Amino acid sequence: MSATGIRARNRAALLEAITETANRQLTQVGPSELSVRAVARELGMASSAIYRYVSSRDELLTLLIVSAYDEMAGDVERAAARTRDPHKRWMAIGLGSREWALAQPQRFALIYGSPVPGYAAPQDTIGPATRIPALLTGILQEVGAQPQVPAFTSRVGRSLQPALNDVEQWAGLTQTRFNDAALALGVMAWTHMIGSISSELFGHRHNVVGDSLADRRAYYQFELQVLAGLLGI
Amino acid sequence: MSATGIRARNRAALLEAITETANRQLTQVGPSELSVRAVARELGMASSAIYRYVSSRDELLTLLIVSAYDEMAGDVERAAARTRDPHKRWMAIGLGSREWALAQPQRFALIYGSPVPGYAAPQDTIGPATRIPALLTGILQEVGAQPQVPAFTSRVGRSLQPALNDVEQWAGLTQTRFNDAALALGVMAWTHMIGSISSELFGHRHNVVGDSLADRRAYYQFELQVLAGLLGI
DNA sequence: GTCTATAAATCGATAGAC
DNA sequence: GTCTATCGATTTATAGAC
Repeated sequence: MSATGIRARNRAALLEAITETANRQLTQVGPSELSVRAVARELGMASSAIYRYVSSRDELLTLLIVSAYDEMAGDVERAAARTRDPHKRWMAIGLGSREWALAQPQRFALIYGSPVPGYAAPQDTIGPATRIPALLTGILQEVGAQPQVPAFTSRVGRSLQPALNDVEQWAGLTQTRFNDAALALGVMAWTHMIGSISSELFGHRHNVVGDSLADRRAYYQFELQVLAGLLGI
Repeated sequence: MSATGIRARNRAALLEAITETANRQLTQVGPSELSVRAVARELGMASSAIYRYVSSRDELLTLLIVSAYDEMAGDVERAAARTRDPHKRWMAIGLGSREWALAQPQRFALIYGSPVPGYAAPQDTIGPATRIPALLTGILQEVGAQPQVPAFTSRVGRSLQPALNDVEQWAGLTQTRFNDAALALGVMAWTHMIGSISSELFGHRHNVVGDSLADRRAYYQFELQVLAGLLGI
């Protein structure tokens, strides 16, 4: 193994230690107070040394964001892969997403919570961000979803079609094709999934749904069933 | 008017100036970097003087949170009051909530975004926070909502009932009464409303639904219609 | 590639004069 | 009730020795 190979391995190991430490600190301070210096301090490095690995606070954030998207998507993909039945896959994606979020609340908040002020996401984040939605798209395609939604035949439904151009474009890229109702409801289901997890995680549901873990899970599962009904899955 | 009266008026005026300035700064820095000193600086006060009005950073945050809940609820209540038709009231609540959020994104993020690390909400915030949900409860009661949801007859639906104890308790407090399905779907509709607004506002829907204001509004309106259908409104 | 030292700021909160 | 002054801490980022 060449010297550069060894260096590269050390470098990769240290980069991983940095993201681990940064993620640990995120449990205590929130993304916008994340400090490059504090990470270095905890690792026993000089504050200046860490800049050889991460050139700025924003780059550190990007690292954390990409790793969060990727690890969450990995977990969810594995959960979904355990069955081929479309309805069970849908439930596995929903429940798997929530489980990851409950286990890593600060990382979930990093990618789905309020934007970090002053931080502009680079292109690197959009690929990892679309992995879970792509799973949903796959299910819709598989079942050839043709949901019957009354709202779609109304004036509102017709005025909606131009709004879905982007979804159709994306569907084209991923070699899938559905009717507009399936597209719109798919986005709605995804929106609800993330919104409901956020609501539970961020404490907007205290005094509303029972606080026990079992109650909260039962309620979320109910929501997933309702959405499945809407999608005709 | 007594001296204390004059003082009280000055005090109230300055308190309002403080919240205004703090809200303005929130458009640039995010809740967790909000600085008491920076507010004082912008107002031309000494940093120590402001502590006569706001005893800590957390108290300033509470002030902002309560005012955000109250102003949003005020706007939405006024919008809802323009009609008595339940369906139109529902749409007015949904569209009014989104409009306020688009006009005041940082204040929406303050109350519905990721929690501010280290900040614990005092009791003062729960009253203002329930005003909009109370509007929804009112509509459900008015129409005597009896939605038929397949998921409710399933095993999941039955296991859900204990989770709704808190909602029923709250419904009791507000002199309302519904069946469990209406309660569960009401929470779901509220969850979706906030989640969808967050998704649009926080940029999680770029490259998905058309980026123009008209497209985004049309899509949101479609979602509201679907939810109305679920609720039987 | 890690270190010390440093620049130029920021912050929350308090003490005490007026 | 507003001011100055201060404490004790933080931060991003760079310069330059080794």
